[in-house]
Amino acid sequence: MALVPIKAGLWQPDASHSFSHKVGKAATPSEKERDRGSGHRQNREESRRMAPAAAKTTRKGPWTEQEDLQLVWFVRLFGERRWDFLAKVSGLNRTGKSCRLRWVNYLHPGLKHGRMTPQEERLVLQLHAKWGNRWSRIARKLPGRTDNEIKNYWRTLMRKKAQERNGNAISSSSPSSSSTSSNAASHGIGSIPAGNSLDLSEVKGYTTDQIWNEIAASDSVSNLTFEEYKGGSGCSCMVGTPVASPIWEACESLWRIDTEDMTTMTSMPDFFESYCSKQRIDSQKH
DNA sequence: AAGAACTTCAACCGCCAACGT
DNA sequence: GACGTTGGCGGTTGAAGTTCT
Repeated sequence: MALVPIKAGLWQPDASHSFSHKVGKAATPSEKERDRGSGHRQNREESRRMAPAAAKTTRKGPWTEQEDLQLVWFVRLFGERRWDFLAKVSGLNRTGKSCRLRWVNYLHPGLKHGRMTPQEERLVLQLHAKWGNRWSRIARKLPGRTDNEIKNYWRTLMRKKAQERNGNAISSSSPSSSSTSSNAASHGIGSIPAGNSLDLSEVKGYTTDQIWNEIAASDSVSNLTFEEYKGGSGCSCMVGTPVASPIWEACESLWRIDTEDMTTMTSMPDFFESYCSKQRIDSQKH
């Protein structure tokens, strides 16, 4: 579900129909893809492996609603495996890797979308102190959270801490050295060694067991059905209350269809096209 | 109001282990 | 055992949103 930032770090469900991207952007997916996907970063690994003709048609960059729908559909059909195969048969001009990533980090029905709860934040701190940058391992202990999300959270946290330290140092020394380049500030601390430099004082007072108990209260999410999850019943801790979104409804309807029914449905392209047309019309009405 | 600075996070890259042939 | 394929993982990037000046 797309979430709208209502203030820094706070998100609410998107009232528009944008699904896969940050909201309110003027650029269409194709424009963004042009700007980003096909530009600077070449997929060297792929280029190395793939025939030039095949490499040309591989899409990169942000996913469109239709691609998301297609992916959900085909994952429902074939399961969460054989990503390369799935990428091929789905007709998505994406790599299997890209499909998997999109599914795991965004489309999976068990995912929470929203800020980390204080309990989750504390658990991340504890587990990172224990395991270091083993993000996937940490993520397994936080139902509904992805390694990517935790990694991003951690980097943000580290950046804040670094800035606080710099701020303190600067305020006691030279105010003129306060400006850092955006990229340096944003990306320069990505490789902080595991367990180093983190002040764990804020975790003090909580044992792992206590944290686990707190988490357990909101832990049932991983056992929820898509219906329950989307309805928000298992995710009371979310900052943004889940609200029905057209595309989630479409995905959900896909989720409900029996495999047998799916195999009898013949015209997926028509389905996607009609869905997208409807969304275009609806969005024009608003 | 406008532009600069900063923040967030989706998506990509490169590496590597597991697995099949 | 060598090789190719697949998918998982951690690190990195940069577009777009937000806040500040």
